[in-house]
Amino acid sequence: MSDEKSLNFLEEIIEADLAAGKYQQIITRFPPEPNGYLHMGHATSICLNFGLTKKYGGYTNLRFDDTNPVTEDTEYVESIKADIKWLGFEWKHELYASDYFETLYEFAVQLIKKGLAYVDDSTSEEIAEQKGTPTQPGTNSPYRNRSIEENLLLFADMRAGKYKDGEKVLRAKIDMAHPNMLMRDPLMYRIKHAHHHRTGNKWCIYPMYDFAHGQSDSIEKITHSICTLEFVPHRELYDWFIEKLEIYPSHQYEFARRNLSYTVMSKRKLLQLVNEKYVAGWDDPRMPTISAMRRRGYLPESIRDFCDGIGVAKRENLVDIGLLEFYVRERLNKVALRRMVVFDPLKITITNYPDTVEWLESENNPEDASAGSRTIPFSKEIYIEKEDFMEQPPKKYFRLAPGQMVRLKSAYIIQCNEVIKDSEGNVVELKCTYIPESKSGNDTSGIHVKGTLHWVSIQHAIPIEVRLYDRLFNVENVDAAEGDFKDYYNPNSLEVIPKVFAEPSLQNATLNERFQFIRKGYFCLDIDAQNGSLIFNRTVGLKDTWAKEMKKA
RNA sequence: UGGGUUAUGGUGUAACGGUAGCACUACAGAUUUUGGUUCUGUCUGUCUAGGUUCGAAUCCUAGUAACCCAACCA
Repeated sequence: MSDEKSLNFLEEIIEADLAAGKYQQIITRFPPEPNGYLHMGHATSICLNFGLTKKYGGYTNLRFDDTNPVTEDTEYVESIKADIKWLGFEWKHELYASDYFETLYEFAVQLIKKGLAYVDDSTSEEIAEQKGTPTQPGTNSPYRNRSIEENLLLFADMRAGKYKDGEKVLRAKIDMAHPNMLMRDPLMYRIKHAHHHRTGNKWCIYPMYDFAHGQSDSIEKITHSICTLEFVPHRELYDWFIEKLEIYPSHQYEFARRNLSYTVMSKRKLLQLVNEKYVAGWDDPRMPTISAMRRRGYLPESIRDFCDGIGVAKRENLVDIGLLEFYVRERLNKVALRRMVVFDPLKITITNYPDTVEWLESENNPEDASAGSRTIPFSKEIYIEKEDFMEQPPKKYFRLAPGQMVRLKSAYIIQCNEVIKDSEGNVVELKCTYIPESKSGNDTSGIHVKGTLHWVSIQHAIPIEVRLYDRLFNVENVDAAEGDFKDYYNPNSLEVIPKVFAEPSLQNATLNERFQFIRKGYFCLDIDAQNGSLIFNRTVGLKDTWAKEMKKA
């Protein structure tokens, strides 16, 4: 029936273009500005741009939009490249808008010669004044009618460094009464005596976004230049420059950027969280950055699944972060090695078990037989979770209670015979007996129990640290919430448990491995784990229908 | 007192004049040595008002709402 997936609007445009023979191949670009780390919003753009050329044949360039030297840095260039590679994409050419500075300068000279650009001595305040407002037309600059010769001379002087920052700008000569504010004689060049991360001190004038982006697309013969909705008004100017310059006609298409619930996505806000120490850095596992998601243990496949799953459209949206977590679990479930770790220990003594150690076999992943198995030590004294015992259990409680039986995962069925308490009445230990015939794999006891618990042998357990993460903010739509977004920061977004008890095989965990701590969630080693210390991040929890049930009650 | 963009269940996204579908969520059940996974089923939707048509989410008219545009940022 539905063997064909429906197309999104960009795929429809591309298929129509291809069918019309408009292009031999599709060329897109991913154009980050190297002034911050990539986040989930960039990931959707990356998946879109690279995904489209992969599907329809062609290629995608990585082009750094480095036209503002004061905010940009090579540190960001490197992190951006690493993130794209990790996501699983390969760019055809690594390019920089700054590669085109000389060409762009020539383009500007051409426009001056056509009488379509002029040097303006107005201050930024005066220019703002001239702009008018969305509902009122602007007014012409007094410098608007300089001769071509004078403009040529002044522009050359700007380049030669004869003026200070802000003293002069080059503007396009379009229409100060245009209903589109962007068309009211937009700035093309400004003076910045600043060091550029690639061109050094060669230039003191830098092109504005609008005079760099479209022309860069054109130079690279980008067929489909995809950006977000806030650039829709820029398209008219994008086309104007291309038309007047008579260069290759790239076309711009816009889609709605994706917003995620319970987090923020703007670079400005993310930077604030870092600078004001709400998080430990750009790759703090709570951040929505790609580097943070990588550190937290997300698989790149999950992020790609997510981007495909949410699709692409032009309407405003707020995607439930739970959907991202679904894709994270879905992938992890298939590859994570199962391990047993007790977070909040309660001691059990198995009174009828001998003073020996038995090594029991347990599968690494029930979803994947090829993942093999490992052995776990079992002994007379073990830990289980405190929450897995209740003295007065509610209905449908399948765990341990006085007189009740449970299965210890991959081991035996035990029965609780005696509850030992301290002077304050807290349960401190359980005396249990085990059923020798109930051994995992050759159970001849004939006993059926509802509950299975994870456990560790006390004398073999190794201490590890776990870091549990929750949503960064307390409200769904952070951007729409009243007041300062930081007021909604979730102080419980990070919980560190310095010492929990793990089965010994975790001693050899490596950074590339993914684990499921049975009944606890998905975990991976954190990069902070060094010289023997074991620190694990909880990537995402497991679905917990029992906890939900208890919450309802 | 301008211009632009958008409106489909709780969320995201399809349906291109012909049965409003898919995924997540929620709920109910089956299976389960993870209250995980898997499987089955159920609930909830076309911004409003008119019109055209045998038939409208889709076409027309008029409204309404949300978002974007007045950085020498991108």
